Amino acid sequence: MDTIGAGPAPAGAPPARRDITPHDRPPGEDPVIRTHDAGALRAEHVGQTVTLTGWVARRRDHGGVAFLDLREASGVAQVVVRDEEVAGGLRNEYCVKVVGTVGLRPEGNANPNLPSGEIEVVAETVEVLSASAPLPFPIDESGHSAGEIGEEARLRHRYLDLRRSGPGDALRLRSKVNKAAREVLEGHDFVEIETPTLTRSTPEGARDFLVPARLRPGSWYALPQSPQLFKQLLMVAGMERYYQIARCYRDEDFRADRQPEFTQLDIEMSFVEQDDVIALGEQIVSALWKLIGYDVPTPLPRMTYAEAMRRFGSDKPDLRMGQELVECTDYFKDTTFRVFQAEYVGAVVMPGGASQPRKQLDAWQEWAKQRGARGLAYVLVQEDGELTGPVAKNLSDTEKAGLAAHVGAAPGDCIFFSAGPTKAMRALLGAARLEIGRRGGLIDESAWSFLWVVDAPLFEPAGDATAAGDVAVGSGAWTAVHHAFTSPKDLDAFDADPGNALAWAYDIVCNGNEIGGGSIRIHREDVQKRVFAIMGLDEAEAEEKFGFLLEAFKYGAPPHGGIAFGWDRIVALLAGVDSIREVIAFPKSGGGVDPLTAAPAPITSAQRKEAGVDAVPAKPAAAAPAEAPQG
RNA sequence: GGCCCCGUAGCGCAGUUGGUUAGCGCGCCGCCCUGUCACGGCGGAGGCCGCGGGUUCGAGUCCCGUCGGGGUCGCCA
Repeated sequence: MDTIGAGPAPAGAPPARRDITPHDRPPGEDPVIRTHDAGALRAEHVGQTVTLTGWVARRRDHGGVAFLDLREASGVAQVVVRDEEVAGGLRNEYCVKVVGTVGLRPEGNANPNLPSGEIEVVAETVEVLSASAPLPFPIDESGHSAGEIGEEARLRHRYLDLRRSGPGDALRLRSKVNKAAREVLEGHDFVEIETPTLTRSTPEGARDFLVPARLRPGSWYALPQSPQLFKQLLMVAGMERYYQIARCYRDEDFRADRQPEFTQLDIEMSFVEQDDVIALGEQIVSALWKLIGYDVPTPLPRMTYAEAMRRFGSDKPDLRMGQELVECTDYFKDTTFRVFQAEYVGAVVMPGGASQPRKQLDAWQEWAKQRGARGLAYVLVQEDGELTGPVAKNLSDTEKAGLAAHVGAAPGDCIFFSAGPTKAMRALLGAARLEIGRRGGLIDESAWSFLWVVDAPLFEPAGDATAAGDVAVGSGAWTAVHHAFTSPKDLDAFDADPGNALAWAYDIVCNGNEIGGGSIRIHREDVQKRVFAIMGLDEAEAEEKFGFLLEAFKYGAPPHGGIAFGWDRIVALLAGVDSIREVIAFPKSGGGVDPLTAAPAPITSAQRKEAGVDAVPAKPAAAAPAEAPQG
């Protein structure tokens, strides 16, 4: 296929979309809505009479001649309207149908910035299919109308926001991401299965969304926090390989990264070990990043949870930057400085940080306090090698002598220290490391860094919030890090030392984001019981909460494991956007409100009565154990 | 729930130490314009400065409260 002239790159022509119109329709008889995609028109179409439909993206009216940028999903084409009256009646975002002839643009008038820029469509008729009211915000992104539009306005008129190429393309990419994942999974004989969204509340994990059951007043459904239990049942059912692009619901407070309803690519497999799940995960991730032209180097590196915490103070380290945490506990083991007489002393270096003004150093203290720390000790390494700052005075000469070398600081750097309980201090330094990276531009934004974090602990002390360190271990003092069905690595001895037991659990991390995680599950009843015992769940409680699953496991449950990918975050990463709201068609804003529909909304008293919201459940006859409020 | 930031025209923003009639760009409306693609020219409309209270001779500006949005910590198996 040859092109005329040395026009725009031939790659600019998108493949023609499949025609939806049945081809057995008598030609020329029926009103054809459109014959061509506007964005696909090229020099090869010159001379053809075409019928286009789309939106008026922009109108340049010169009086006797007017130019319309006609936009639809395939792109933009310029339409020339010579009838002044027709052109004058058009406004931005009118939905129009244009019948006209494709012509080569006059010499010197081609637009190299437009894939269809060599041609234009000279209109014979322009029919307004639907007029548009004045717009609440500019849809056209080019030119001086451009500028960030407030998210509130965008979401309130999301249907207009999505007409813009950026937001619209994010959803189109999401569709491709879905397809790519399905292709990988279908290639391995996975079965796509839908699981219920009206299900039972399991008082574990996040807060449930609840739905009143009209037919059983006083009883409520819960929306699933994930299809976790169902996918394990499907393994018992012998489906062997399950997947679902599953909507999940958690009634938690908002975060930039969080929506009350969100999507996971949920996967579960029978007769597999950790390496099998990881291999599949890598295939999926490779297929996804291929969509944006990046070849993920597999196999991906793996790091143990312990190493990640030690070197990066995070279970999802961002490897696009250095500035690893440096352990200083031993270095200061004989120190007289009381602050550093702690279970853990660690440091992180801020390159060039010694020249920060006092005000900025104070700001770091505030930053640390906001994270629940007492502060963030610092030592400045002056250009002449002298150590200054309030902490330096408290250090002995020997301590000062080797300090810069020990932490890898150069003259001009700032060394931040934290001392105290290991876990909390590492977390603080890990956060400081990322903050240093952000402020100092140390993160290579063009890089993709993937890794698996493996060997996660099976349990963590319950109530392990701020007062980390030494926790009195008693019955019920432990809670599952991943979830209660995660298999211990050491099936024999895990309950001897719960705090150090490792799990067959794995997280995949991309650029400091946990984009997926999973585990090998327990399939043996006795192991499950021992895990529950450590969590302080007695048989009756376990029965109450997960009885149906435990029952299922009595019938030859296969060894199985799986993974769930955070689909919204993955698409956001691929799309290069900061917020997952950008890759959700109709996202909620803060407080769980949908700015478009204004949901949630009050209900009528009739609805209220019918739904049985206020029904008082009958007292259970048997003396049931006090139900956990909810977790 | 704690803390931080932001609410001024449809959109994006400016508005001095509190001081006449609150501005700018885009958009919108009208007129003009035959080769533009950020078209151009002339003219015009459009504001409860989020809301309530307070301080003051005087508040967009200062104080308190409140609502909405964003971020962050807690929380999120």
